[in-house]
Amino acid sequence: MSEAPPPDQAAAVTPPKPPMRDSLVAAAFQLFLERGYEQTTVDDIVALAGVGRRSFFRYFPSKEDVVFPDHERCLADMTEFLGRSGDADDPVARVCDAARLVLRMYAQNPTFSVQRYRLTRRVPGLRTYELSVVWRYERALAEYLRGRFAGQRDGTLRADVIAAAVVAAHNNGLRSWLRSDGKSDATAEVDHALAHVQQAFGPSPDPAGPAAGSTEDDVVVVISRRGAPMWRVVQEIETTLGRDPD
Amino acid sequence: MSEAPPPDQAAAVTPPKPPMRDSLVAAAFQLFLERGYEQTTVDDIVALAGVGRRSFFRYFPSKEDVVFPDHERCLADMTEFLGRSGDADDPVARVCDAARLVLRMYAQNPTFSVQRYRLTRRVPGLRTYELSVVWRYERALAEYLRGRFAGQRDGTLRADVIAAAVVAAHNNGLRSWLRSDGKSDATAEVDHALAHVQQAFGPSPDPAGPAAGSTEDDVVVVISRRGAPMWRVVQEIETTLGRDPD
DNA sequence: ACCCCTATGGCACTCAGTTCCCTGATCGGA
DNA sequence: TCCGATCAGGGAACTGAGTGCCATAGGGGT
Repeated sequence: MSEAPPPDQAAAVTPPKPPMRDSLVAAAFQLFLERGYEQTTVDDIVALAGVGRRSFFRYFPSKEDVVFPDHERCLADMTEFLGRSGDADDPVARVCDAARLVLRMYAQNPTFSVQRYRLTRRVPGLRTYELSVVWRYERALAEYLRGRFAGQRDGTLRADVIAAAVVAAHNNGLRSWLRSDGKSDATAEVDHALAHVQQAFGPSPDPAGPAAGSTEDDVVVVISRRGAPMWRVVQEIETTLGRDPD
Repeated sequence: MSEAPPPDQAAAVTPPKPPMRDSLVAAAFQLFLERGYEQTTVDDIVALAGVGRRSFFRYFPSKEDVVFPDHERCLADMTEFLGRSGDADDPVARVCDAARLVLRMYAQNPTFSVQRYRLTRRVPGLRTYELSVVWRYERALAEYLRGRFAGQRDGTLRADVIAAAVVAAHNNGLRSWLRSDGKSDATAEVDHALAHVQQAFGPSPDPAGPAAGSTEDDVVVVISRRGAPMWRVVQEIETTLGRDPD
């Protein structure tokens, strides 16, 4: 997909002729901000950037992609990050750290992120597109967790739920920061939100003793059909409590 | 966007089913299944249905909408369901029940749901569109929970996370059922999944009302601190089973 | 008979995205 | 030095989704 582009951008000094990709993003945002996303056609963008129309679609598969120029790279980073994690790590903590990678990307360009946030909030099409981007992050986290929980009872369910919760918490903190125009402490916001999730889904299968992670919120839930006989209910509870309940 | 023109379903009280809408859905799915979604143009659909092209977009704002003809109604049902819930209900149980509304819609047309599932899995555009639909459900749940958690510490965060977890669990169970071609027990799958979520996020303020909202499904949820002795757990269960006639 | 209202059909248009092909620059090897 | 191969980029033409505008048909109601 968008693998090819030159791996520069580390050079913060403005070159006289920035690569085409960057100039397209710059031109697009200039027009989006001054006349709106839907009121800007791709022809307008390429005209301002001084390049051919065909080149736009060489760098961005769709008009929406120009609004999220760095997510592809970030997703690759996250996948790589999760890929090189060992079995010793706490899986939940690991996916929380993976989520922080996304936050870091946003925090690297606060003004750009805030502008984009305002844009995506106003344009339904961009909101939908952002959802598909977020979904890919969530799937990456869920797939990782599914691997870590493989063989466990309800492993995939647990993986999906935790991934969704982590993403929701991250987005909650992130949006809170974006709404403050980048003035609040993004890291603190997201850390706080992720801590909430880790509290709900304690350090999953590991620590010895029931009071290892969150000492006070430790609850066990047992479910049974109401018609079941009492002995069946008790049996269910015993097996639940017996097998390393989490 | 999709507000103004079609007054057909805007009337919340049983509109006389427009036959054209149904025939468009039928024609569309016939073509989608026999030659694929992207290989079918809107002109193909209206030609098969024997109606004018313009009429298609009168009933469906986009080509994707014809694949999810009943979600708009279901979302309205969910909003209405959440709107008429009292302050006595456990909020988490309530949103779980709201999620079950969606499941019920899927379960009403198993073959249609399975066909659509296969379609959305194969076509990225439809997957994205489905994400936006699911997102609206999630927002409805989150808004409800935000209202219920108003004033609480981290209320909105908790609301967002629980809504995301409930949706993820619901989708996990739903997809499991869909993958079985509608042969497994959809209700049991989703109940199981939602129970997991309720386990993680116990009845927030008061554990006194077990299984408050679940009207039809014979399940009982019992909560106890993990450190409690066995006799205490059993006692809790007995009292729980003893009361709550429902 | 008239009018009004709604549903529908029929263009014609914009714009996103694709296909095909052309041009020019760069580079490696003989 | 030349040749050819590759490739980034430009450009025209095409497809198809979605929209605006207007004409028409049918059905009440008066």
